Amino acid sequence: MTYPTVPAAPDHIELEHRVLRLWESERTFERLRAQNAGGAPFSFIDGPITANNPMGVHHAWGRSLKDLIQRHRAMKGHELRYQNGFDCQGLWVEVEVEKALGLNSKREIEEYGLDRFARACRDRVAEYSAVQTRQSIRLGQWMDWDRSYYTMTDPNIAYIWRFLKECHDRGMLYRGNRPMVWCPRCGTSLSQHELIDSYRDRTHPTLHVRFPFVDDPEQAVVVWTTTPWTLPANVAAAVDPEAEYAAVRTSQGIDWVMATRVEDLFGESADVVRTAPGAELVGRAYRGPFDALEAQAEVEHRVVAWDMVSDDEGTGVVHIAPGCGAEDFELGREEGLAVLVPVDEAGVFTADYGFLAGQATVDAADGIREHLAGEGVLVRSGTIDHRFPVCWRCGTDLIFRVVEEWFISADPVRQAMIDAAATVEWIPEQYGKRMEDWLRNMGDWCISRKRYWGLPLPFYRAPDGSMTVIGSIEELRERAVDPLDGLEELHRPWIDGIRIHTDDGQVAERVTEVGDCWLDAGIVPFSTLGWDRGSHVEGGYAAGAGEGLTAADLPDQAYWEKWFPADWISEMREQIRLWFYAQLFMSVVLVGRAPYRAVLGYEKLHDETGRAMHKSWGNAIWFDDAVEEMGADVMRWLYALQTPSQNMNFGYGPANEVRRRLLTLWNSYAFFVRYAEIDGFAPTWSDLAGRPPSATPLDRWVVARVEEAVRECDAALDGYWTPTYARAVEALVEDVSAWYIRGSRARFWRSGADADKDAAFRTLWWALAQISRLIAPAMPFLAEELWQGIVRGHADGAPDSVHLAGWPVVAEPDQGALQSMRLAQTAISLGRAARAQGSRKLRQPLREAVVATPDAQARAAVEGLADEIARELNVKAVRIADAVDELLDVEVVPNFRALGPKLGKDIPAVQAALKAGDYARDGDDVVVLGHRLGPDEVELRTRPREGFAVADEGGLAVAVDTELDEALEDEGLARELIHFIQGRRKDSGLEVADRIRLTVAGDERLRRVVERHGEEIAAETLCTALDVGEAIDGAPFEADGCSGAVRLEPA
RNA sequence: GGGCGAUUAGCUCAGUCGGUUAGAGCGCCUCUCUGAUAAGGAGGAGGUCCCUGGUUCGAAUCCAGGAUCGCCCA
Repeated sequence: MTYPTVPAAPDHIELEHRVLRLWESERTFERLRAQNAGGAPFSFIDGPITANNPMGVHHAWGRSLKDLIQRHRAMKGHELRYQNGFDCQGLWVEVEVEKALGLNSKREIEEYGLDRFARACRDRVAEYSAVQTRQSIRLGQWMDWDRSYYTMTDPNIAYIWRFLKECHDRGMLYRGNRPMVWCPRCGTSLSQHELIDSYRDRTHPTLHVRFPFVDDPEQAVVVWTTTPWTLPANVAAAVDPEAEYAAVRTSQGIDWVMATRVEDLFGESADVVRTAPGAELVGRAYRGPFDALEAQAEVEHRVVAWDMVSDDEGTGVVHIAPGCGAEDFELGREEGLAVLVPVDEAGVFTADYGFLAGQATVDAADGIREHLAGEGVLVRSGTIDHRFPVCWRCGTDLIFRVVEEWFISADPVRQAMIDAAATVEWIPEQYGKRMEDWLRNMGDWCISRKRYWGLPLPFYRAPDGSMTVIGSIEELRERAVDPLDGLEELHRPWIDGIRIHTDDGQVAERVTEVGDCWLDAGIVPFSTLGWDRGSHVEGGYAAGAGEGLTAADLPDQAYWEKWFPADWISEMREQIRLWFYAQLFMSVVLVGRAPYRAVLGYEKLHDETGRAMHKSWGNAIWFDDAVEEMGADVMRWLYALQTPSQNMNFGYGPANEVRRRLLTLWNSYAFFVRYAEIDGFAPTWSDLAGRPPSATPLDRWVVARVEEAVRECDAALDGYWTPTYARAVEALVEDVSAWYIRGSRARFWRSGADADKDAAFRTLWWALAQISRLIAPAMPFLAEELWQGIVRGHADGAPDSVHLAGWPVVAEPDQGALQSMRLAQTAISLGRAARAQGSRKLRQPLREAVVATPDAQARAAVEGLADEIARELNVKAVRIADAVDELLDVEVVPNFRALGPKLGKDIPAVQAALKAGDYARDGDDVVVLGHRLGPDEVELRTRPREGFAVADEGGLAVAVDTELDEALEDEGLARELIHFIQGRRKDSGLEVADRIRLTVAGDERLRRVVERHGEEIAAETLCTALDVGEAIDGAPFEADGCSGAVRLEPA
């Protein structure tokens, strides 16, 4: 079988599409699963991706890591589940559907019809889950795409019901009146989760307002607010009782503010008429700015004490509206203040707010300012630029509103969750601390949303106020008062029509709220694995809204026991407070332990300059563009190289760098294929199970080097740390290319066949095949291309795909070979430096290089690789010498690592004595200041003497003899001529193996060189007839002061 | 205010258990090699390892305090 034609550089895009077709047609993934069935389970649980939009390159990061680890484990023979998940419910889906339908409020949704709206949401999930599936396949991710789970299905919902009932039974579920962060556009509260990254730069109106005292209206406290719309709900003004306040005379009267704020507010020349501690102001009644409103009718305003008043900004007197702010609400509870909630769900003032009724909070500022000015209490108005939270989905400024929501108490499970989290391996480690910090501080979980497309909370309230929580579909069926015929799925509006009867015979209706979508995702380790189910139902997951979308089974308890907890999960860091948290919460409640053993988190994806990606900034990169431009392998290699705990700078620039680095591997592959084809080399499959035959020290070295790298890679991936793996691969590829191939080229060129050539081929093939397996988890396409190119069909018995070939199993690497080569590499690089110092081009052969080291072991090691060193340095001979030589001075340096524990405080003195030469050598030992130091305890360093072309590093020094004689010069000229002819061959389009005829003309010296070195010239240039002629019309040749001409013809 | 990180070459980043001469890639300069060639190699310029103090024979690394940046909480 012939080898493929390998282009100069890979076309990643074309290659990847070709490999995708190959996998598809050969059902490679299905075969892998069959091959691993029954293997030790490796349980990965996929965090559901919101099936709402096409996936982005930040999703591709996580998916690449998931795929990388799963492929590695699969290569090691583990059985995996490969279940992908889609997050299907919640505000994010609703908002996109609203946009698509042109709806812009809850009222419009209700007018549109909840049934049609639910269908539209379901359709959007169907559409984008399909898009994301297609994209993920393109990325090379192997999952069981037909059996993805969908969080909107009835089974998922029913499992959450079960969880909620459990919480209710334990008394953890309650309905609370709480100030919530509220989005007036979406008409819903936001949980703490949803405030992540929600602060934006905003400009808002500010007002300074007087609150005149009832008993002395000339005097007033002055407050400052950045939310004018909350002033109509004002009930109190807070001061710090400990702080000093000052009364300042102004044109409007006498204004009380905190003393430290006077200068900022009234200038240096402020007329302070009096000062007093805040405590003196506490209790004074004042006239509110909106007393005339119906809503304010019953309110008595007064100054209250509060220790949270700051003097950073404002006036040191704080406007308090308990219905409009979290801290205000808390203070209001302590002080027994009235709670006024001035706006409705849509952020519009209610009827009892007079002229403001019907206005939205954002539009009310002007009217409020005018009203205050008219009342004579406006001190000044302005604007402020500050960070302000906005709705993370629609960008609307958020407000605080006191609303009723459903909560699960955190305290009953807090400690159990902390304990469970401590059993988990968090990667990077500090994410565990973050989780613990979050758990210690978490508030109760607000689980309700006043929306439509989401988990229907199974809470049924009877006329007497008692509550029944439904825990399963069966229970709903048993208790239903209304016929279930119309209940096509567990969603609004259909579920809203079903009333139930309670244990005591009342008829109860469902509350209208839906659930937090993190309930949907958090239940997954139970709902998808069949926890506490008696039987396995094929395709059972496809119920409700998921019908037609998935073929996932509904497994049973035995299955759950096999796969729970997950061995590993991975998502971006913010999921600590979201999915990692929700899962942990639900798992601790249901089974009392953590649902995962190891968690890999990763940071954020930015553009290549380090800025966050934003559609509106024009720096966002679309996955579909990126994958078809840089290629999936390049993208995946970027992700693999990235340190997860650092933000990633992603873009085409870094991608090009990586693509260029990957060329080294490609070139190595191309090199092998070129010569394997010429020689008809047939590899031996069984070589991969052990070691190939070796003929040279270099062969033994590269084998050891591959074995070493396989172990490094394996350990890194076992620990889920991909950058160590990726760097180890790059270093290996570099070594194979720069040292093994470059050093072995001549063995491949040579015509004929012998044991040495066979060893070279088999060794290089072995190395490349192992590398193909090593990169397979990260770059599945490139790995497959290599495998198809040089393994499959060439080695009898080889698997059809690299992904069916398993992870390399290698012997303990030969440390001696590795160590020797490291020394030789140092010697070679020193020799080159020495040549450069002596101004001798590498093409000019030189007589001798001297490698000197006082270390006997090192001398032996270098001796074994003397041929390699001679070849690399283009010298006739390598002489190994000890350092007691005219080349070098020797210095003895302590080996601190070894001597530190032994000598302790004596080290500086010993160091100084050694440096001063104040020591004696006794065999391999060094005696200094009464200490006898063995060879492992000191290092002998060398320094070149003046006047030699010498370079040194560590304990090695290399000198080259730069003297030339006629023979060496002629040989150099022959090399020049060969180089020139090779260039002509290439220019005239000859194939590597084509034979030629040569005629060379030139001066006397050139003719002499051709005669003396004709054989070598002919061999190197594949010349069948070399003639020396006179004055021919060939290509002019000039080198080293000689001139001539060369004519070249195909033979 | 509390918590978690980060700070290393012009840029992007590695740096294991504390070991005395801190590395890579990219970029720049000089040179070089070449039938793997849109590559490769050698050399150079470029570093107060954020600062201060401490522990230690020895600190980029450990400890304390501070600065700046990022994230999380209040």
